[in-house]
Amino acid sequence: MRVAVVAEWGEGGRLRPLFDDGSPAGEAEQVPDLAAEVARREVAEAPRWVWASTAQVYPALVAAGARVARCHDVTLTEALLSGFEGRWGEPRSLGAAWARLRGLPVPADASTGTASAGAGHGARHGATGHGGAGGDTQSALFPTDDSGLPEGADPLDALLAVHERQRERLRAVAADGHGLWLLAAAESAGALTAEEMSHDGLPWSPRAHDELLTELLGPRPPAGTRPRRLQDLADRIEQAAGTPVNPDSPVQLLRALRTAGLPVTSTRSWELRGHDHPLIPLVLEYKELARLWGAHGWTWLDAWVRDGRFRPGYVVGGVVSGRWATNGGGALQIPKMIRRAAVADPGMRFVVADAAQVEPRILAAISGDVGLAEAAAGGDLYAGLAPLFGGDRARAKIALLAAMYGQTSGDAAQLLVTLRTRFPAAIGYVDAAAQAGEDGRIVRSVLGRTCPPASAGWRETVSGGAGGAEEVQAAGRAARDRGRFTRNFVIQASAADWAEILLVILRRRLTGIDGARLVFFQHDEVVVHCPAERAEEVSAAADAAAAEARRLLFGDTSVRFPLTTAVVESYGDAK
DNA sequence: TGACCAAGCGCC
DNA sequence: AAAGGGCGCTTGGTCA
Repeated sequence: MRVAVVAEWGEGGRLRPLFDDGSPAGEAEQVPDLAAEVARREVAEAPRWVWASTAQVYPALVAAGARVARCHDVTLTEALLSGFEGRWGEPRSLGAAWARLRGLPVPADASTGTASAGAGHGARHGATGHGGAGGDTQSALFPTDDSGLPEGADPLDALLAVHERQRERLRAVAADGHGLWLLAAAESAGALTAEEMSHDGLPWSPRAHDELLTELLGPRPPAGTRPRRLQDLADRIEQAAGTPVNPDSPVQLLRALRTAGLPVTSTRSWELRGHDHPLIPLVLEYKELARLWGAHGWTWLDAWVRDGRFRPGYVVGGVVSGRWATNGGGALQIPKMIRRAAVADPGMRFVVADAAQVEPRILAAISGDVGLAEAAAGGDLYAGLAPLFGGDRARAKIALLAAMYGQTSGDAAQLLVTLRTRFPAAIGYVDAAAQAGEDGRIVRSVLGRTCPPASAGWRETVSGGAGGAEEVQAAGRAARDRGRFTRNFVIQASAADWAEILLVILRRRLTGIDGARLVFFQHDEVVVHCPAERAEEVSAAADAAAAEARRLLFGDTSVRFPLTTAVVESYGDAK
């Protein structure tokens, strides 16, 4: 059973029961308190909730204590379907999908909010939309309507029509043997998970964070001045350079380095590391600490941590490969150094489960390469391959990464020859994906997430223009670039399929473990916050979820997807 | 002043 | 240890 929901902000909402195929199973009903009604029906009927957008509807429900197990997110599903059907990037809001059904002019998607608008310093504090205490409760509870529906269109009718059509389209895709229906369900559940994690937050100790910063940078400085340690380094850099220089300015820094006699062409750390000069260690240390201060210093702490929780915003499906993105707080780029500040509550632990070597395992499973699957049946895949490379595990790793990412420089090409003869199916799989990209065709993940098509501009470049030497060169480069992209896409996107399935299965399993909550998800790693005495149970649930995800994606493959699991009091202690 | 770009670096 | 693809975010710097 399904229930379609339209939230009418401040005035409850409207519901209508549906059959699984999307046809109505009862009359529409107006309810004064949407959260209460959702909570009641969730217990009584456990339906799949159908709504325009989880990101729009669910935060207010979660804030009101109404959590649900399953949903059908029309916007996310529309994105998956239109991508699969070769119309990648079409507006995917309910209004857009409805307009296409009706043959009406299709509205552009509403801007995705404050993500880019808030890039500046001052706006940062205002961008903490997710349930933060304080003055923006109003906007959190009553978001602007970005459904894209034209004036006068009935949102519930539109929702029903679009949902029913999406069910048909998913069935048609399934009939062709693709698992997009499963991905749509996982993506929808992923969106539920994302909002719940944003609401619950990652336990974060401002005190531990401050101590860490003070230890590395010196005490918190007055606004507008550098921390002591950083200022000290800046002074020594000027002294060593013999000229005034702001090390925060790549232009000035490059000029100073060259004046000092260093033949560098940029100020990138990896390039600087290749030179020997008294300035180099100072500059490298400055860069590292300046980044820490600028990106994850006290300003970040003030802006993103409230009541002992870091509450980032996640953007489900925000990356073309299906990885999530964030829209504030930089949750997916927390430096390892800073993770020490993520501290579990008293009596609680973090269970940090990290998928080991997912991408080569995905390659083994997706290509059905028997030899590689054998290597991936054990614990350390690269070690299993080492005998092929004179016992050198590191070379085995280089070879495999080169195969998945299209690297051709260095001795990668030579190593690839070995892989190609030994694992023809696996290498053939990624080579075919690369060829498809170079030809301007599309590729898909194991569950059917589809890469963007080649643009008209790309086709023009690749056709070689008038045929001058430079144009021919540009054509080859553009083709190879896209080949590398599609080569990587089939792996990265399939890994994202697997990880999202794992996440939502684990979410379901955790409902049976008292006090356990998902608090963080990062590409191939999940963090659960739970009572210490439940940690073993949670670890087992994560292992079970990984195995179940493998079965759902790859059936009876012999490839294993082991998790490296740590039970810790501080996130920084995991690995 | 705000919008936008580039350089650079954090994560996977 | 790095390479490769994918991102977000910061600062500096330019332009209107």
